Amino acid sequence: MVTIKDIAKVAGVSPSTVSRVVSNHPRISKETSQKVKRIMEEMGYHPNVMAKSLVSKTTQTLAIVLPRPAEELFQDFFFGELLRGILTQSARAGYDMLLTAATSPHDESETVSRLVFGRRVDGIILLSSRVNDPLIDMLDKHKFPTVLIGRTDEHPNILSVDNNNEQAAYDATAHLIVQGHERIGFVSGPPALTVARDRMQGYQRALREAGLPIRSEWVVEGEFLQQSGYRAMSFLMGLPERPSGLVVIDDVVGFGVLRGLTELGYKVPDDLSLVSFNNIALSELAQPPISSIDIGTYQLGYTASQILIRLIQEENVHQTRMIIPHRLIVRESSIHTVAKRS
Amino acid sequence: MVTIKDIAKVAGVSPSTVSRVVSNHPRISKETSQKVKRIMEEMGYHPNVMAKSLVSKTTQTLAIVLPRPAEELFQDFFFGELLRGILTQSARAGYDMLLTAATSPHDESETVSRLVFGRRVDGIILLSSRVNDPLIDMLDKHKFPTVLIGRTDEHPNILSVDNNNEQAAYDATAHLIVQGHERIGFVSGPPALTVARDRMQGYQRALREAGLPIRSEWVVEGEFLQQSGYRAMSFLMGLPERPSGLVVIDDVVGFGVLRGLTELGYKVPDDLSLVSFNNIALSELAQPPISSIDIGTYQLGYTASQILIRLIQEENVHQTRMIIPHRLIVRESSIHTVAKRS
DNA sequence: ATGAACTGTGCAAACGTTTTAACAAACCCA
DNA sequence: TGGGTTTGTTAAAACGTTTGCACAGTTCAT
Repeated sequence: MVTIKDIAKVAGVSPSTVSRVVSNHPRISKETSQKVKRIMEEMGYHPNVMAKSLVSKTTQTLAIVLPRPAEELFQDFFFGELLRGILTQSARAGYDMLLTAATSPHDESETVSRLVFGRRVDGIILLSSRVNDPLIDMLDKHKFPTVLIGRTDEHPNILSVDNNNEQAAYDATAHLIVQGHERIGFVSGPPALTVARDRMQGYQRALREAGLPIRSEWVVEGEFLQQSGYRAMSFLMGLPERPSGLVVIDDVVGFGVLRGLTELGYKVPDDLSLVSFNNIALSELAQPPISSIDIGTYQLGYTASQILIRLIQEENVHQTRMIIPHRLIVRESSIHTVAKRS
Repeated sequence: MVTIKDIAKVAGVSPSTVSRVVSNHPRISKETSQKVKRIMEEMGYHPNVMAKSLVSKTTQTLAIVLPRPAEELFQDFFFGELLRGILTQSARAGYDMLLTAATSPHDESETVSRLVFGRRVDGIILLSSRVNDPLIDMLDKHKFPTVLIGRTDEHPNILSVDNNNEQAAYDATAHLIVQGHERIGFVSGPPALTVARDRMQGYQRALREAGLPIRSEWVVEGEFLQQSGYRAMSFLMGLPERPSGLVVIDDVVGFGVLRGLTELGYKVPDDLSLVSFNNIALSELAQPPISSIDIGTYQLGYTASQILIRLIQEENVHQTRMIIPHRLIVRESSIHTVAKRS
């Protein structure tokens, strides 16, 4: 490996000069700079990242901490898009991305400690947003640059990027109400996740404002899994009084719902109208296409990376909570009026 | 930050002794070791990763290099599962994972050079497997620990993990043949990708061995996008003589195919039977569920990470090509006989 | 009893950078 | 002409580890 010293020797200058050439120091003469650059090119010099990090105390690296296995599938679909947003922005800003998936809670804090205190990364993007997360506690206490994709009430100083999930769920529900539905159910996710709580609130507010009944048997809590949607259907459709419209916490769950309904012999949207969340690419291709709240997944990731880097580079970042706008994409699963070809 | 010297001072030993305690050097006495460990615990010592890497010349980090944007969506679905396999194994082996997505070809070689020559990572997992890839050339020439998920003929020394895609396509096609189909088409991907070539070969071999016609108008090349499947249908179903069975290169494309057929008023599998590849979670939930070749996505990732780490740690690794078994998952899209509830 | 082998520890060099302080040379303004 | 400023460069310390070598003390076989 060719080092800064090798270059210096060949160029007949000191190592410090070479270092300054690399970092475009203003007080280097044109000639020296050109000569050194030429020699670096010729000899194929690449700075040793570790040595640089050691002295500069910055690694130009961020870490993404994935949620624990319980929420595993949750990732699988809109996760790719989120990642793409994060990677695009961080690459643009010259940061590398470290990806860590902890298997156990103990493991998780162990891993993050290693990254944080071992000075391996400059900042952390958290994807999990459980209520009362000890990991967030830890990062907050040490004032380590952190951004949360999601929401936390307990830590006002932690930067976060989120949707207005309450409003999004309100909008989804209101859309069904406008379509004439009066009996509207909700297939939710794990109540420990803030996103599930927020959406539940919005769902209830929409019903309340419209003067419609809030019936607890029409609310089913599950996971971010297809099976949850599938199972919810055998329950909901077995009720003496059934909902005619359904808000579903996630597109993948929506697919399960669709499958369940089909097997039970019901038609969407005729027997039950459907709106779900996240707008993954495949919702458009469901049979029928599923109406979904687009949460700006790519932008969520892009923005998270952006404000994290800003937090690292500038001292004072004032805005701590960023809201990415959502929008409802209406498809056949929630409108009766579309002519169906078949 | 508390360093090894701080610990040494408090424990009344030399820094070297502390270092040896950390690395469990055999010639450290029980008492010293225990005392030092206790103090480390108390003072919250975490080794500085950069300093360690600098002297040990190993970073305990691997990089995943994602394919360029053209293949972007290709990732999105089975990518999550692949990633999970890689992350699980590398975490288990004590390696961190760096994720990089290059935007341009120039960018790509630039980024990888930086990682490789800057000694930032110990090994690289390549996800793209284009024919004649300059990146693979470069890594091969420098003998940098690399494993390719996919296949390359030009570089016999590069480790690779792959499916037997030729056989998989053969199996998919043979399955349709067994179902009685004699006119079988193939919706393929970009011909620059080895995976598309391999599957094409297998498809053709199956037809040849069964004495069935290979008709070039029944083969459509596209991308790994839903739209490709959708478009392929308007073409194929507009032919004077149409296929009655179809092999599709990817589940997502299969979703597009399904959508296209539905819009055109055809029924699956009655009018056209379908088998595709990758077996993403949602293929089970398509309407009808799509028969798919499970390529062992998780294991593909897990194995890639495993042999890369072996290559890094041991000098001589003999086996250079690893084949992950596939299996056909038969669902309704390819069998007439299932009673349909509706 | 004596040298050999082993055990436990410390010193100091090394890894490849960045950066502070110092300094010589050139330039500028009166 | 001389002091001050600017420009271009360097020497050397520092970042936090690891590790080869040295060495003192202990154990062991003869």
